[in-house]
Amino acid sequence: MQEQNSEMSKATLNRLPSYLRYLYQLDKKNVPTVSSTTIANGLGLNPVQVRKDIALVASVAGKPKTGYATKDLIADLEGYLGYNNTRDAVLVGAGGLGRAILGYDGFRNYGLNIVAAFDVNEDAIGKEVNGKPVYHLDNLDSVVNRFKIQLGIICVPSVAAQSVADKMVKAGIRAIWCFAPVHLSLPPDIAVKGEDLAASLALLSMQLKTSSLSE
Amino acid sequence: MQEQNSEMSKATLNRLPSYLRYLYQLDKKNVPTVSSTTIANGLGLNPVQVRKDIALVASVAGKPKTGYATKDLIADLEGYLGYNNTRDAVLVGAGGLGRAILGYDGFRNYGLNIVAAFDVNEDAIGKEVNGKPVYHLDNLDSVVNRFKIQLGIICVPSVAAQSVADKMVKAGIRAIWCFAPVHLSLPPDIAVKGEDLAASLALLSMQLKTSSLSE
DNA sequence: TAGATTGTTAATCGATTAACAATC
DNA sequence: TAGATTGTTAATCGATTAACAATC
Repeated sequence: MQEQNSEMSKATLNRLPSYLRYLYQLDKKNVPTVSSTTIANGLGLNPVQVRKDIALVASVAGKPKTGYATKDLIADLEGYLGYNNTRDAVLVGAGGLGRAILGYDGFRNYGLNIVAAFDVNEDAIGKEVNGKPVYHLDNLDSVVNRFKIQLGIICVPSVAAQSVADKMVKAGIRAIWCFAPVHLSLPPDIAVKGEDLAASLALLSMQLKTSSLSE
Repeated sequence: MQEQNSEMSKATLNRLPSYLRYLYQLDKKNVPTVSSTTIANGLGLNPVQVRKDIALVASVAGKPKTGYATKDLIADLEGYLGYNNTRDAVLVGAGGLGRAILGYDGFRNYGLNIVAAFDVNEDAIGKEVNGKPVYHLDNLDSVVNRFKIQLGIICVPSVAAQSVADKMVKAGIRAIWCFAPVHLSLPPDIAVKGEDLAASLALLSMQLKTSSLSE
């Protein structure tokens, strides 16, 4: 469907979801069109940057004097970000955070579907969380293979994360989202996104000390 | 304690926690010294970049031929990132994700302490989660004031997020960590970090399609 | 000593912003 | 029409990488 052409930088890609969030709010208020300046002001960005980013994903050009059609822009962003076609994922670690993620139904809006969870804790195995079955970790390989799943989510304690990641890769997982605050050593062709929530909060907390920071 | 001088870019700041995670693992294996090349290879970065980043936070220079003392570097990074002095926070929204965050004891290692949670659901109010009390949202102002809390965490549904953020700001909160996937409109002097987990996963998922992406 | 590694200056690269013609 | 806004080229800015002398 959408193409990631050479013009799409990681910086731009990271801004696209924020545009979408902003546009959803405008659309809810039935604002039919929006200018790059409005978006830029709302998000604290430069209007030219917003226009350039939009130009990379919009299927229809903006109109001088009026701007962009809100709904069109939403549709283009959703399409580009892949929110329209579903991708399956598995989750390992049905503890507090794992269960919270399993319980969040909003992933569906982003084209994401967690089909099953895995754990080694007998208390969790065999039960369901939000309608999703929890299997023993030993079954990871067969489920991933059967459903050709490429996306894995790691919510296990830090000590177990590398071992779970290795199992995922061996099973055929190609991209890993890891909430354990550890560095994973994996083959270079596996995409890894570490989500060190505590470290993120600590960085935010640092901003309290010295309020301005060179972007 | 540590200073954020003008040389510290946001890009560098975001890399520091990953250095620390990597160093923890070396230290656990009792590796006494580490070179910038080793770190760079481990994390997929450029060695010069690592050296420059380290130069901004290290209190002691690296030694040619041997590199940096692992423990010294860990101490400097922890100090710079503020992991040594505790900062209090409050959390609003004791649902699935909120409870998971309340239940995570690792925040302590990052100098973060969630002192209380707030909700409007009578079933949650008056109980404790991981030893932390859950109060009615109406008490937010008094608790934040009494303990001079500057850091707030939002784990409520999207529709309630803006209203909770406004309440936080009115109470005196200066930095907000928001897990609801919405754009918050707040005064410019309030630091806001949105954590749109589903969007993050969707971005990772996109990488499955076209494996290489200009960094 | 020789060689690995640091710290730093200079060069490159990429992303952001400014300037401006086109146009609705 | 006049003016707001787009899309794009050129300029600026900042971050990354290369080059290299210093040194343990």
